[in-house]
Amino acid sequence: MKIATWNVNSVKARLENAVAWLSDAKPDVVCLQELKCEDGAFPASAFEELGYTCLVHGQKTYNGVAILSRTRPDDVLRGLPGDENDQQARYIEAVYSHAKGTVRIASIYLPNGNPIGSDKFSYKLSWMDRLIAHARGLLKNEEPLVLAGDYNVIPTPRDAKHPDAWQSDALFQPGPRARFRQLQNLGFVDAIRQCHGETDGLFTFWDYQALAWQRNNGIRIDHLLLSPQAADLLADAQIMRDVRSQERPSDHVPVMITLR
DNA sequence: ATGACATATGAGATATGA
Repeated sequence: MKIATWNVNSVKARLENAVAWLSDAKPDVVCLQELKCEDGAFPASAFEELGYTCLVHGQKTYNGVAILSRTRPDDVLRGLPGDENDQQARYIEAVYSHAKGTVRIASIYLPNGNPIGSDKFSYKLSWMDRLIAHARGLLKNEEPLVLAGDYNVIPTPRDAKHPDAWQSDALFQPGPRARFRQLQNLGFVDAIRQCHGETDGLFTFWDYQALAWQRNNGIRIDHLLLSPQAADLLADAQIMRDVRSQERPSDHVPVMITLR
């Protein structure tokens, strides 16, 4: 079973790219982020023609997450619990069947948090606290669980080409990095590190500006965190770098894992 | 130090992103 996550930076602007990549990579489940459209404007039919069912939690202009799947979702949850006043569409979760049982999968678009010290930064921290609390509850199910998405966190200096350049950025601050560690330390495995060790140069995002892609000036902020029961099934994890060379690409590329 | 690049909205310039 192949499970991918991809921040598409507008699903409508990226529709051709997405159809091309799905036709090539053929994942069973795909978590999308930054749809930048409401549910009614989501281009579901293009994905349905490829055999996918679409689960969408959209929002006008900003945010928006979805899960595309070959099988039907069950036990769907829209929105991250813990704050009924939170209107931002950044979380959707569902259960999917696979060859040897079921797997619960979440598509996550964690707040960016810039600039440091702003309301956006404190929102990022509180959102991460809510994610940790929700994940702690889910782990009690002792089931295969994959928390996949754009975390907007550079976990370690190894996860940036130029870590010094990110010292004053919300993506690399001690607070968000500590919370990302706390989440992992509940018992989650970082799929890319599990399969590739502490290798340098593993990036999932390259800015559109200043020839970042051509210079491989990237960061690793798109992650798949696996519960112990999901980690037991992990066979492979790959960053789909080539997607960054598409015409009119997203600034993020897909990350895809294979579960036995 | 600044802006560079891209997207949405909406019809020019601004907000957001990372």
